[in-house]
Amino acid sequence: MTMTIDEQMAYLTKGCVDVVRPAELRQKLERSAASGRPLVVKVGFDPTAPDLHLGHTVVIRKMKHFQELGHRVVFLIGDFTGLIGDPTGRSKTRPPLSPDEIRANADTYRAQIFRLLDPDRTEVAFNSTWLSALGAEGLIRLASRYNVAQMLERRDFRQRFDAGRPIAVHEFLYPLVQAYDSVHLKADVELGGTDQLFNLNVGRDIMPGYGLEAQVVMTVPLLEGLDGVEKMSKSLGNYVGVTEPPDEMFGKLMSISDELMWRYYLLLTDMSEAEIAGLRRSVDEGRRHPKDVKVELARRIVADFHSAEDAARAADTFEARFARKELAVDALPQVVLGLDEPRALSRILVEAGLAASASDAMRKAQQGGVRIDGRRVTDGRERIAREQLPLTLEVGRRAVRLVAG
RNA sequence: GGCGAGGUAGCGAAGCGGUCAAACGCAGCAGACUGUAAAUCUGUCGCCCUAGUGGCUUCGAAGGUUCGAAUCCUUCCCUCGCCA
Repeated sequence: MTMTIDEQMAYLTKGCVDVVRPAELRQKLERSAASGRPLVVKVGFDPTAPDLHLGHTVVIRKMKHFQELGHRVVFLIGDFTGLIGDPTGRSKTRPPLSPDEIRANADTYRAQIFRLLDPDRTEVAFNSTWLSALGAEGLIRLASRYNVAQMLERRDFRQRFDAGRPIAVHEFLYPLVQAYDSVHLKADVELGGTDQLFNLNVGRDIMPGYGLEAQVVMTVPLLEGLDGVEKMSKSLGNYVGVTEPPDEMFGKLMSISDELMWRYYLLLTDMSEAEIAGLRRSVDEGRRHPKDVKVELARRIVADFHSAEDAARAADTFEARFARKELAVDALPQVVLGLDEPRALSRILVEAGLAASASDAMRKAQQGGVRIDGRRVTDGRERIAREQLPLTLEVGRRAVRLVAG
């Protein structure tokens, strides 16, 4: 990929919230272009939750952009802190992990990130490799490089300090340890979420003391979930997982609002801001239908995590299913019941995973949400006998199962 | 360590002896509308069934008072403010 430095700058900073500092980034890019030496781009990941969704891919995509321009990325797993957990025990999200768990999580990460990243330009590293070797002495030396006033620049430290609430000493150590990772890796650039700005800047601050050029810090925003309001998260159920099947991804993406679509274009595709602006104008001026533009978005994203063919197929299925209201019987998720005696529909709905409980099933039927072979059934007590199988069972707009004997 | 406030359904928040399976808001689910949009409107929103003025289990935990407790009493656990 050949781009001018200006184009590279625009591409790399697209969607970013902070870039500290653009001039330094430009300088690094120019020097790299001249010398042929790729930049080292570092991003830290939590060793715990390796179930990635589109929200995580914002920063991973940014890593990909650097790779496309020939640079090397370090996918850094913060296993050192993971081995310790949160010693105060206040945070349930930081349980100590065993080396085996960490290894398993790392494998899960690999399986997911290489859907986007180029394995040949990616180094998966573990910070315990060098941090464990640091020792008490090294740690104290490291700690001497920063002072309390600097630490209190971090907002949540400042607030807690002012309010007289406790700040454990090790909490000061974590940003430093993370900064030391940058020293060890000789990072040129570190990427992270906006919440990481302070920690990333600590790395910037201490690097010159080690005779290194300060890293450039770039942050990306938190991605809104499908509801367009809350941040995307698994627990809120407003997410799209990177390993979800094409049809499901496609369907979920089609349900977002038109407004949110532009945000997703910006953060979840490789399109430039100029291209996106052009697309938006064509919708605003009525030259293109927003639905078609949303289909294009969904196809792009599905293609990233699966393939272009999968994406095309998902789009076709979607059109058939919802625009033309057809059911592609052979492609439906299937449920097999051992159905000897006739059984109440409400129970079958639960067994097929289409209702949370029999009460829920009764309710859904009563409200007209249940269809058997396209026929609306409002009484959940209706019995289904073996002779009626196989049949299609639909609940609501999205959920369908092919029920077999 | 001292003083005070509080723990109610996924979340927020009413209720303070019976009419409470528990107001209301949000989220969720279903329906209408549509572009499977979004917004809006309607309904629903503990569990079980033979579906009924049906049964069962819920209001931090365990006991107790009472014909009857989310509501009163006792003990315990936890959270949050203020002071030292």
